[in-house]
Amino acid sequence: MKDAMQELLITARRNQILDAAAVVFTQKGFHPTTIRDVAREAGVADGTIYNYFESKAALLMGIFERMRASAVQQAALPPSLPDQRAFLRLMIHHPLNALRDNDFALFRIVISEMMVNEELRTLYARQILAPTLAMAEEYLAQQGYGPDHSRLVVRAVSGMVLGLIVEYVAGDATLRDAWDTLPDALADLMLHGLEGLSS
Amino acid sequence: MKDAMQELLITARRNQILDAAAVVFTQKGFHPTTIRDVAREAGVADGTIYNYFESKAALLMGIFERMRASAVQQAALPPSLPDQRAFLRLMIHHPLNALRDNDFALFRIVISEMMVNEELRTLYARQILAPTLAMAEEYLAQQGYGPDHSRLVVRAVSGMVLGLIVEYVAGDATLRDAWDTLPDALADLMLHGLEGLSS
Amino acid sequence: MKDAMQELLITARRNQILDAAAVVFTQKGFHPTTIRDVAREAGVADGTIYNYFESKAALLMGIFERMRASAVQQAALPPSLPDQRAFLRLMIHHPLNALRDNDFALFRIVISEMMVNEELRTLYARQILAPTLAMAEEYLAQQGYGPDHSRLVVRAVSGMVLGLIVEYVAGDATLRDAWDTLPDALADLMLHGLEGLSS
Amino acid sequence: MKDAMQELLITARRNQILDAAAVVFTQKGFHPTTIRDVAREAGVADGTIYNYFESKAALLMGIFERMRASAVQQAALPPSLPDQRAFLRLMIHHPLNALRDNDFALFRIVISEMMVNEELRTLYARQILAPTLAMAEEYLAQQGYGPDHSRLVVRAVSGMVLGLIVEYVAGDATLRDAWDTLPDALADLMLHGLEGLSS
DNA sequence: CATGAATGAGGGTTCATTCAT
DNA sequence: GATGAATGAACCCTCATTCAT
Repeated sequence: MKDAMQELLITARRNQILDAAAVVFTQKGFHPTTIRDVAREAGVADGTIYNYFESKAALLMGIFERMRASAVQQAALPPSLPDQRAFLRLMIHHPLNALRDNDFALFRIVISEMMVNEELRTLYARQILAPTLAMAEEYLAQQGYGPDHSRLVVRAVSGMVLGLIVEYVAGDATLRDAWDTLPDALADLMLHGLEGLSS
Repeated sequence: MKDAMQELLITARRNQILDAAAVVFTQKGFHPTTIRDVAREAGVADGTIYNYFESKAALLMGIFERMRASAVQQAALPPSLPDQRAFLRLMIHHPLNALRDNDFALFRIVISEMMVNEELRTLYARQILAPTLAMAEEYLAQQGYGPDHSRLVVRAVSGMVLGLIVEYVAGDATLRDAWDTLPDALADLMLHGLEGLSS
Repeated sequence: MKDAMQELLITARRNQILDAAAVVFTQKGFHPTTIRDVAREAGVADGTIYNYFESKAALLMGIFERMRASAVQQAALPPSLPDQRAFLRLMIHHPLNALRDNDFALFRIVISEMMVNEELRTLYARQILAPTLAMAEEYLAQQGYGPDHSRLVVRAVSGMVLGLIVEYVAGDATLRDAWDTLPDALADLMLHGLEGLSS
Repeated sequence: MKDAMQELLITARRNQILDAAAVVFTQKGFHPTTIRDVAREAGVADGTIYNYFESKAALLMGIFERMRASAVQQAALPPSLPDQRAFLRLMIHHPLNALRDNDFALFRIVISEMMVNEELRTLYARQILAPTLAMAEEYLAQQGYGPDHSRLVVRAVSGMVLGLIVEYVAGDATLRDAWDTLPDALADLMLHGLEGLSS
């Protein structure tokens, strides 16, 4: 019971520090932020950070891990298989929706470092991308699509989502204005194709 | 005439430095690379770099600007309007093809910093993304699509391409294997939609 | 009686900690070793160390003190005065023999810090060097040597021993190979001089 | 010629920094001294130190190297072979004499770190100890002593000198008072042995 | 007395940038 | 314009020590 208490305290402190790191990383970016910035924001001493995290980079990993955990938690497919349109909507809507408000800026920081940080990149590829793609592929396979098509489609859709996020982050006004209607519109586009648009 | 000569020399030296920066940024990334690394690779003194560039960040801007210039140069639509499938292939094929081999790694560095660097991001949005999208929108408008649809489609396609690049960079094996056949397959997918796939 | 028990426990704990300190100091040296290293090796918490020792430096003093105590314990001259050769052998053999195996490395650490640490140095000079020299001087005086000669000889011999230890520690192969025969050979050398060697 | 100038400047600056390091190391010891201390004493910026030395430890190596160079310079044997007594006097007198005044304190620092620093120790063993011993051994061999005896004697004498220095540094009053007469007295002692003393 | 999380001063080192030559 | 030594601010991280539990 003592141990359980300890565990809770440690987790709480870790989260306290990660919360602070998320705030200051969001404000200043990863590289410009100093450990002192994080410590001040968290209300702890500099050294305390290192009682909970190996390094500054580990803070980013920790943030990423929390994102991942919460994402995975929400990502489970509904038990009854949805129709293809609902499936597409889900696949598109979910990540777009997950990144609202403050999270966007933080995601930007994480993505940026991910492009450049081998460890973070591997984590993303293995922990998020691969499982998501696998799940989606399986669904499409059950819908009767061949493996090549399945693989292609899930990558096209997930890539599209990721790219739209980047473009949004880059400041595209159209995306910002239409963000809420995107999932439906994109699901239709992916389902029926360009030809399906009432021209 | 003296001035013209001067101009040439300056441009040559700038390119020499940018070439070196591209090499070492590609090898080590932007932040881990020092000005000394660039200077050594370029075969000049550290201080010389500052005769041609304001700062280390300006090197990245310079690299980006060269990418942009070469991209724009290749991006002009053929004079005769292609059919929609050819248009899609072009829109997809071009960026995927542009980023082969070494360029990939450099692009990764640039993207990464772009996410985090306001100036670079604005430059990208204004100089590359916006013109490209505008051109594509215009084409679709001429094909009879409404402005909302046009805007949506070009963003979907360009986002897809960007996202696929990121996923490729993240190490997706499927994408690596199918990279050459992607433009055609994706063009078909975007044209006919998921329904269009022989299920 | 309670107090006696307390006393024993305290002594035991002190020794437990000093043993651990000796081990890790031997492995890593004094400065590179952290209090945490000592605590882990001793199987106690960091803070516990400070219940028994003032500071990290006090650990070294404690180790030194134990060395001193055991050295003094063994150093008592035999009740019957030995002849001069036996005396020299004793004076040489004892310290050389005392520093075998693990003790060597620890001695190195202590010597090193002693050179630099005023308190430790004073302790060594007063507690070890002076008594040893005094005892040896007294013996020589009883053998009929004058005070000047006595002082000189004991310093020459003790210095020689110390210096040989340092050279041994520095890695001299000859000393390593001849270590066991050193006391006899050196005793003869000091007794008869260079001239005494069968040339 | 430009290069020669450069070389001189570099050497001068290195010496300037080493002089400063010697001063502050002598005052405060190696570990307690900060790079900033050295830089201030040398009248340069912190970073400048690292243009000339790899690390703080390299400063000590540099000091040691200068000591070595000057020691070697003075250590050459006279062309005509001295008699054995003169030889012993030389072997004893030289190192004792080399360490006068300020040098003593610095030597203490170097010795201390040498006990603990592998690289420094190796340097000492190879660059100073081994050559000195080899030279002395050779002399004794020429005097008709066998190799075993030669090896033993040179180690005994050199060890004695080193140990006396340590004891001097430790604050022995007798040694301090008799320092100037030591070489002669010790030479006699080593030549004739304890028996040779007029008892 | 034991614990070990918290502390925070401190230090070695880096590196973008400057400027005298 | 080219050089590269000098600069010094800044930063990540360590670790001896404290103290509330």
